Amino acid sequence: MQGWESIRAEVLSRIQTRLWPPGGLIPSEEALALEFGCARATVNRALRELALQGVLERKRKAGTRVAALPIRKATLDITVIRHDIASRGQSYSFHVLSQGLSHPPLMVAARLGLPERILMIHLQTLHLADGKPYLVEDRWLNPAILPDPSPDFTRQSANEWLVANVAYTTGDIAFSAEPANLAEAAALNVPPGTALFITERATFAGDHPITWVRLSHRPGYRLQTVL
Amino acid sequence: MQGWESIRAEVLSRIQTRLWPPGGLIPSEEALALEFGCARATVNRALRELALQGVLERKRKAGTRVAALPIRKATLDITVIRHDIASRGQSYSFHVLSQGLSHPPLMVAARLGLPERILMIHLQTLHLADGKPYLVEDRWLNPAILPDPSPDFTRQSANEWLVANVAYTTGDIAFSAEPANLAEAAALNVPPGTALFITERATFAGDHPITWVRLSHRPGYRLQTVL
DNA sequence: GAGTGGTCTAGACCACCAA
DNA sequence: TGGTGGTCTAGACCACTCC
Repeated sequence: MQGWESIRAEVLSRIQTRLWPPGGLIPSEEALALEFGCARATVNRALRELALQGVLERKRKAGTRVAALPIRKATLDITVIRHDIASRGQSYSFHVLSQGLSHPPLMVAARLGLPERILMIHLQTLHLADGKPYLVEDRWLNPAILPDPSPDFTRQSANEWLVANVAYTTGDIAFSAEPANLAEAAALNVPPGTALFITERATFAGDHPITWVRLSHRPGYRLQTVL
Repeated sequence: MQGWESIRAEVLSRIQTRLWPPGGLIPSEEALALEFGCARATVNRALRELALQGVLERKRKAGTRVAALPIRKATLDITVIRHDIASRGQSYSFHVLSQGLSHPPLMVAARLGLPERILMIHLQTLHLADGKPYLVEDRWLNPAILPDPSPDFTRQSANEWLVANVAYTTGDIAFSAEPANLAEAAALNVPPGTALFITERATFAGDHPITWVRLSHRPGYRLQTVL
């Protein structure tokens, strides 16, 4: 093995064997470049990667330390719902439950930084995998970002229209567990109060609020990833 | 603004304005380096970053394309429980509910790739924030990795002993929502069936199984991050 | 075969910040 | 104020893969 990956592996190995203990200072990039017989840029690439991963902590002048309490970073892939279902080999379909213009709940307006009294597009959509309920989408859209006339969300889901037509740059996402309310229970065909996995996301293009969405997943849903 | 970050910003801007549409090919690194008046390595750094983020798709010879269906990557920080609580300004404490040697459930053994009939250390711990139940930890430990005599997990939590003494390299993590079982309900002081946010994690050092743990969070827990 | 991204080099300048 | 990481350059070779 060669290249910066071999250096990353060697550094990780020295950390695991406690040759470089947690909290300890490791040699400078220059020293390591000399030891490994490579350019400093190559060492930099390896150490930068490990710092991103949370294994190392780097500061100018202070040097590079092994993280005392490593903060592992897990990465989750946020995909289009259709892809999520299709990649499991199931057929995808969706059904718009309701659609209209109304005032958003206080929480939604607050999350998007919009006045409470604004009128937003409210969409409730059921997504199905192999014809069975997969998740309920409760979405509030900022009408200011839509073209005139507004797209037909019964043909192309709002989810996909947005990724195709609004290249968003920022947002935040939250996961939680909540009991199914009456609407969710009816849509997913489960008893009210059933534990549901909830994804909530607010999306902005720059400072411009785009949409807020809440996804209520069917029971048994798992969000998985590797560390 | 200068440097590779300005190039990343410019590329992002061209994507958002549809100058470079989704699925479209963008100029080669060499061409962009010429246009921006910088070295190819600088362009490479910017494009590589965007590819990691899921905005671009890169292939040798084929060139660089704007991702047609962008797969956004959310990163979650996996911390030590004590830190999680302390960073919210609350005081941390924990209490071992039960401790012993027994045969793991089939699912735990399977996840770790261990035979079902092996004896593992089984620990149930309640973690508290400001003296109130915060989460229940249900952990199975591979005894093979423990020193003799075994550490006293009533003094230092298994969670922290592991990060301090076993530098693990791999693992997987899953999030779900489940109704509280009787033990969880009693520990967290909530009615059975309450929707709980569950984190399950399997940890390995190389191919060597270390531990499997299930964290049942108190109601209202949210896992949040920015995109 | 040829064009692209992936990586490496040797050198350089700079920003930061602990001593 | 000196040492460290952060970044950039100009050039080079290679691996991959589409044509």
